[in-house]
Amino acid sequence: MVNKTEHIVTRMSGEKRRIQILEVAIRLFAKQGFSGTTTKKIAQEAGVSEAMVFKHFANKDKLYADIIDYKACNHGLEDPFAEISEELKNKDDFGIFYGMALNALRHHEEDKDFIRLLLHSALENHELSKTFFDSYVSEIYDFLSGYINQRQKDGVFLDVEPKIIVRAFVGMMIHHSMSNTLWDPEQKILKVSDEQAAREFANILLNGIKK
Amino acid sequence: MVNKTEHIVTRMSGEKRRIQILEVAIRLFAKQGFSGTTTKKIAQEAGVSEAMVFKHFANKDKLYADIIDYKACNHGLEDPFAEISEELKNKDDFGIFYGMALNALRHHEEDKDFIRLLLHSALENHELSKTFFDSYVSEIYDFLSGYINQRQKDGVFLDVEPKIIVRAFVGMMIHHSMSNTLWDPEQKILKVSDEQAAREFANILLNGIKK
DNA sequence: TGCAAGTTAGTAAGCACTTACTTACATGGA
DNA sequence: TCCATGTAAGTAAGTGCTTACTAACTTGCA
Repeated sequence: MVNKTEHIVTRMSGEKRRIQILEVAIRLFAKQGFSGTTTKKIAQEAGVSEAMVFKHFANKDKLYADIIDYKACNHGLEDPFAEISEELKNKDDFGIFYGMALNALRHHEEDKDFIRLLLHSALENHELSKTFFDSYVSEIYDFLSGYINQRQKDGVFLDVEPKIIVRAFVGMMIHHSMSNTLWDPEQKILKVSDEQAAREFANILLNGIKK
Repeated sequence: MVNKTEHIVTRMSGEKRRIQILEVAIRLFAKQGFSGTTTKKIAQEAGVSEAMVFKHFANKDKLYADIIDYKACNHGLEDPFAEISEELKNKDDFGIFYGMALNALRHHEEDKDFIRLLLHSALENHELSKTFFDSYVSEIYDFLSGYINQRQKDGVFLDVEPKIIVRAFVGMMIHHSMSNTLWDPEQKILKVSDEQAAREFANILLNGIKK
């Protein structure tokens, strides 16, 4: 007979197990997409039987929906402007754009899974990307284009459609993060610190639109 | 009995059918990814039995590989600098950047499937994205950063790492195309012509880096 | 009439999901 | 301190359906 102490039985509380399965699923969905990930594989990686997955989540779609909630709580709803409130008061243009860029790049680097999940979601027409887009991306667009518009009235920025400027700026950051996550993770083409990237992107943009 | 003339039998030549199946597969892979697309569905949409798919392509992976070849021939290997040779000779900075941007945006718009296919491929770690990246993207990086480097020596551009500048510029275009393809196909946030987008992107970048 | 285009009717393996069962453990009364 | 017991964590072994893929056959056309 096998001594019980040899075989470590890890029996978790329901809530803990739920979150563990959720996080395994996030990792796998990020890596292989929704339809590329089987519930069996999720169970295996979580170290439980497949039935446990369905005890915690009614079905695979519900598991996906719960991931959205989980991620939205942990990431989407942080205020992206909280850290640049001082710069905003002072109309410190570089501080604002640098701060936003650095913040975004750091977040993306910390949570590459989230980027992949978002992309999978967008490609598969799931809800996550729509939710994220409506509640987060468009907020950034509104805020930044509002600020740019104000600075145009101040006579500091050139009169270019503000949303085009935002698109250019967001594009620099997103594409940089995506390059580092998807196409060139070893950064063979370009290897720079987040600080330098943020600084140069902010400089290029602000030089590009200042009068 | 059904009159045969009523029922149009479309019996294609082998090569025609092959390409038809291939193009259906491209559309479906682009829409739903590799593992999200069944061979049955491909056959249905092509209007043949599933067995026909396997008569033309040894297996699903081979079908995917052949799509890569097909797409690489049709798209990847076009010379992206052919259309701006005149501007290059004259060192017409705006002409060059505007031309490249407009060319890219137009291509992306024409072939949204290709963007989606590339993204799916990158997310699923298939070969297409690596091939495309190595043979096409890095060529653009080399070329553009070479040109920027030259203009820096001419004393016209600021001394910023050229590849960061390229990343910023490519980011504007890719992100704009991706926004219009993935997140905001109805262009609620921003609706501009390719010409205007290309013009503003080129302006922002060139203002941003000129001395 | 030969041969390529096309189909029908499979196969085994894999899929999401379920049922019916077992095991670990906190709790409270003796 | 002990041990009975209810409950929640956990499993084995399926279900019916779908998947990629095949073999053996039929049909239309040069």
